[in-house]
Amino acid sequence: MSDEPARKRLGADERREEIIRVTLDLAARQGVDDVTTQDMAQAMGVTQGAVFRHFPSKDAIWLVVMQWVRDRLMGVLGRAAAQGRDPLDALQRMFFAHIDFIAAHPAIPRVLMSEHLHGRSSALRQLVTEIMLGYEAKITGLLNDAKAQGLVRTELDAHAAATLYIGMIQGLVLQASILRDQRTLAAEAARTFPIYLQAVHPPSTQGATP
Amino acid sequence: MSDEPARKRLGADERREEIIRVTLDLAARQGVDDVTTQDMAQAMGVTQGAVFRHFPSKDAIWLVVMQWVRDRLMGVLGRAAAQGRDPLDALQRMFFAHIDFIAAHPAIPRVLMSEHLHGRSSALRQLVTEIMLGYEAKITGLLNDAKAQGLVRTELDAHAAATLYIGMIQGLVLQASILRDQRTLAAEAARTFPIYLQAVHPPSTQGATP
DNA sequence: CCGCTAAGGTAGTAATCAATTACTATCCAA
DNA sequence: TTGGATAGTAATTGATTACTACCTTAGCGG
Repeated sequence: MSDEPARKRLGADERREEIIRVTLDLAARQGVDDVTTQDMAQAMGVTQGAVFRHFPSKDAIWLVVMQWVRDRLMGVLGRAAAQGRDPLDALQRMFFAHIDFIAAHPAIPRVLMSEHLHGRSSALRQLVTEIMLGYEAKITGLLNDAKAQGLVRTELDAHAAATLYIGMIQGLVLQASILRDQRTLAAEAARTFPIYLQAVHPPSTQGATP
Repeated sequence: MSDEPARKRLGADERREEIIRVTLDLAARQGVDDVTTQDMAQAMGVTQGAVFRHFPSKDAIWLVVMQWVRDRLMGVLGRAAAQGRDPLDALQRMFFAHIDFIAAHPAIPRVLMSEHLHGRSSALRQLVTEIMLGYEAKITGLLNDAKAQGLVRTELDAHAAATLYIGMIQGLVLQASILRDQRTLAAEAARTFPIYLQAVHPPSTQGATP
């Protein structure tokens, strides 16, 4: 339950990796803005000043943390999508892979919602904007592919459907975060995604799987 | 453009009202966690210590701010729903009323995402939880009413559809907040809501309005 | 076994913030 | 007119924060 003390003298690369790890870990538990460099150091069993040997500033830490998250998330989503039999199946696999990834890394939604992002225009903000626009483009592309294969309604507004898709994820996460005692992210996601499918399904294919 | 100085000597009730006003105003611009009691005082043209004559703590300020928001929001939503011709129409009116309300009060999503809420279990957290559960119950009720009138699919999971409804709002807000330069909340909402309608519409009524 | 380099420790600094205290100005009612 | 109540001021406090200058030591190559 407490911190693990007395690990010392790591190589610079390993120490940087561990700083990323404990930063995400602490952010998941106590919130992004409440993670101090002192907390990070204590979680690693070193003193606070040691943190600044490996990063020039706290902002720099959050930047590489977010890059780490982006790389992992993109990998997970890419692998999930690749397993899809068709564009719509890929969409579904990406959805649940995303939900699982967030459930495994509870810090991610808190970073997305932190004031670091929404406040001033920082490099962190720029990074998240890119991630989000790229994600949306990918979803829109999948939906258009599905449209070409007759898997979704032809008159579907793919951009709006992609917005709803991403909004669904973010909304589920936010609700699970606030109602964390009354709701489970994975369970709500499993019940909600079929509703989304109904929104895009063509008139003929009404029920997907009974 | 700057602050308005030199207003002084208000009655306690009026001063409390103004503290709520400037707090929401500042939160919309600089973020919830960056609003200091000094900022509030400066925006009102008084000294920082004066704030604490009217509230015992900063947390107490945020609590009454959130109560103020709840009362206004519930009023707006109630009035919007009352104008609906049927449950589904009421749902749509509530949706756009909610979007308009948030657009008029940009501080609200920032409060929902602030660490004040997600961090420790505070009275603020409790309040927001109640608001959210009550809201969801209202949506679920409307959907069930609509189901009884044959306006939505009979086999619809009303709870999941309500979750998607709220998630859609929160997701749209979050996206507009992050991509605030590339997206407009109202415009995205107008494009997205029809997709949601498709998800709940019965098989017969495919297109709502051409 | 020696010596250099890099990781970490020690001990700060300056800034910021919520909250408090002792005091003053202003208003209203008797 | 005066006296009590109240709104606001000025100054300060204690805690916390990111960040830094200087020193110590671990540990590897030769």
